[in-house]
Amino acid sequence: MIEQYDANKIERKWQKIWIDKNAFTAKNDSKKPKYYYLIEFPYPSGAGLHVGHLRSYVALDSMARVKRMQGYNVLYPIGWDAFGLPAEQYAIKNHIYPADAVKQNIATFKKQIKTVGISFDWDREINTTDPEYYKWTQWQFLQFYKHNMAYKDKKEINWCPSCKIGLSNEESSGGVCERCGGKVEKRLKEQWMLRMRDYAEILLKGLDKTEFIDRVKNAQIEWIGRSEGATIDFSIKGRDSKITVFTTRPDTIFGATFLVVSPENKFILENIDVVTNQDEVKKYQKKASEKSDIERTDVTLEKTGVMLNGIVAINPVSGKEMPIYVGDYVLNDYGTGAIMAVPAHDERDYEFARKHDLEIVPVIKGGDIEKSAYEGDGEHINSEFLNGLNQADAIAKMLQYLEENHIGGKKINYRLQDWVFSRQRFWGEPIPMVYCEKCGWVPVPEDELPVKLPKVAAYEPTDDGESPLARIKDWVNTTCPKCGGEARRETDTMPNWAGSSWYWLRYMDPHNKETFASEKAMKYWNMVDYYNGGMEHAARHLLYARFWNNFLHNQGLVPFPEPFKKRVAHGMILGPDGLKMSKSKGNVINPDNVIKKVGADALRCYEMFIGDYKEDAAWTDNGLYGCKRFLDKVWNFQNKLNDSDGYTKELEVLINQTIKKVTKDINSMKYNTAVSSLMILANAYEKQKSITRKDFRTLIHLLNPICPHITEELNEVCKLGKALYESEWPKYDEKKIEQADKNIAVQVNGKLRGLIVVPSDLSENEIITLAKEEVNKYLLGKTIKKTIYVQGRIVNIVVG
RNA sequence: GGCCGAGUGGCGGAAUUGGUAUACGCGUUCGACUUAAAAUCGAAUGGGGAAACUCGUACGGGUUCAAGUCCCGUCUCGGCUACCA
Repeated sequence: MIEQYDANKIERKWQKIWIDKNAFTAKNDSKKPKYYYLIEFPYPSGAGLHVGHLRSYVALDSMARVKRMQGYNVLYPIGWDAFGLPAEQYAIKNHIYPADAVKQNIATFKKQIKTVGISFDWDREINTTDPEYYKWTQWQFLQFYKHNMAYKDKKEINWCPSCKIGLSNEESSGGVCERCGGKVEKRLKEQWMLRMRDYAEILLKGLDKTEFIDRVKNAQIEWIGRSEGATIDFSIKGRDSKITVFTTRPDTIFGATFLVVSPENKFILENIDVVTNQDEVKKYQKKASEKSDIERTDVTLEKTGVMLNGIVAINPVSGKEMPIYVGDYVLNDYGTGAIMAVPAHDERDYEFARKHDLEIVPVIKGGDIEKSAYEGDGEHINSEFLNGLNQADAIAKMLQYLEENHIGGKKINYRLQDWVFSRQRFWGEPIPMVYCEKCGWVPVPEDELPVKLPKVAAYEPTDDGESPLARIKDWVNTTCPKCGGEARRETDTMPNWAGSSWYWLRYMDPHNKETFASEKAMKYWNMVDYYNGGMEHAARHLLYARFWNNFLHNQGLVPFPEPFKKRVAHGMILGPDGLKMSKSKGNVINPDNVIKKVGADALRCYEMFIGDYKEDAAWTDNGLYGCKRFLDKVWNFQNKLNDSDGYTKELEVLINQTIKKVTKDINSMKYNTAVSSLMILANAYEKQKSITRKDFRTLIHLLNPICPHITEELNEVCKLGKALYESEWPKYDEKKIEQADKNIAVQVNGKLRGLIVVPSDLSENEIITLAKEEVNKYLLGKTIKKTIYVQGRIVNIVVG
């Protein structure tokens, strides 16, 4: 009589054994080949662990477990990304200190993750809010500063009046605050910036060193936004001033009939003295600044603008005079903040020209004036020395002309902006800088790091836009590290992207007190082999992380430029209603309840079986129970064991096939078909009167990476051998994969008409003869034109 | 508007990469066990048709002995991004 399957009891037992035996501890001095799996470390929110988190943890867990059994030294770590707004807001709401809130939340997450039996190396657990960790985040910031990669700039920032915080472009895309969804305003503020733009080309080229999945790679390319074009200088009639424009089509310059500058362009201020309609212009500028980004970038809105009266530009190629407009459809942050308008071939310029009754000169033959002819490649017209040329030749010739005449030249422009690195909040890494009236900005000496956050009662954000730290005089007032005089600390903190921009390095050597990670450890572990994350982080986090790593590499601090070899993305788990899980919709599945009901193994199995890992999938309890039933079936195989050696003859082929398939599927993220093939194998066992111990051991061994607890227990209870986690991963015999008898489909004119079963050593001719007999009635009175035989699969007889 | 995905039974999804479409799971129906139900086990399950057959992978064409898979065009849905010059 076998014991009943008590999932919770078994799971607790094995989780303890793994910890006690250090089963999943990675070693920094191993002779084994290394493999580094990384999941995006979670944000320990108050809501607790989500079944969506688990999907990726289990997926990489199954890979990591297979790799260990295949003899690799596997690093599969976890930590906590705990700075930033959600933790701060949670703390404010619950009237607790953020660090305490974080501590609580981490404890909850940790407890939950442990009940799932993920094979994380807990000895390497890290926490971005631990001073021992953020000491190095600060230290690395100082390296940016020392290499002139960090600078302070008065910048118009996106200000969220509701969250009382400055937001990066990335966090306020569409003019809406990412956190609260409210409207974003503009404010001018001195901010620390990192020169990420300087790394645009490196970040683009670096992608060649990676194997990111295409959609992730594309997100990176799009975000960097490289475009080849030219700058052209337009002089101002009668003044020592100019407007430089960026264009991807310098060859259309003969069709440029006016210029448009952005409302923020400093050209306006420099020339405002000769502008005769100053009031109108200033009014327009003010109105534009009050517009939110969402209004500003709404394509459907009319293109507005006012002319700068009393001032004209000269087309440097044709010599023609051109009016200059201020228009907010031109963005100050992109290119030079000024464009030459070619209304015949650009929709936006066309709309603007029609509205202001401006000249429209076509310069490309066959171009549709109503549409952008930039897509086509017509012959140039009305373009003097470019007439008759195609696009490529005309661009080349124009670039040459611009360079020879010193009025411009080739220019590569990037959409990527420098990184706004300041936040006016409490719960972040203090930026380790001190301001002294005499010496200016002075970095905190490295041996004084970390600059710790003070323990205070009030950390709510303020209305004046200053960080809450600014009110804590004891903390703010300090001495200048350079001259010893009175000085003030920087009160802005780092964005929550900072701590996650280098955490994979700390995992390699998490307890190092001398440095953020030793060179030896970094050389050993090297690039992360497999990085899993959501698509929502495929642009920003990944870009910041790559930028940071590339920078450290360039300073000789990290041995490899690119941090991640492979970046994959998982799909979301949706609620039973097919919608994204959310508290307000009440469709959230709590993993704790699931585990209580059916156990962690069934949960893990279902998360892998639910569908294609890369795609979203909706949760169903019935699907979960299906997986539970499968595990019950496996459990009951204990009753079927016989005393024979080796594999059961009838099962041998299928077992070998299954070893091959499961190994391949887990390694290529096809977890759903891996589970399915194990179900098929179990169904075959079920049909046997009895099975051998080896049959059973192979099944549970293959199932172990996905359902590690029940399989270890069965292995132990049935005395099948060493613990599975200490055993070598099963190998298959290629010779045994081929079936003795083969099913061959017989088609007539491509339609399935019969099926024959043949021994695998039968010759092609014999098979064709059998096939013809099988479908004889379809051949009567017809002539056979052709017979196609596909090895071991199909015979297709073509008749006329 | 741009880029990237996707479209297969009642449902989640398979399909050796051009070779037996719908594996596996769910659901449903029938049967066994039971006083009964649950659980479990067995059988059936794309549509039409009594059957022979026939129609079927969003839609319309094409290539091929053979198309869910390749090519051309169209539609729908999802994601990212967006006045990027």
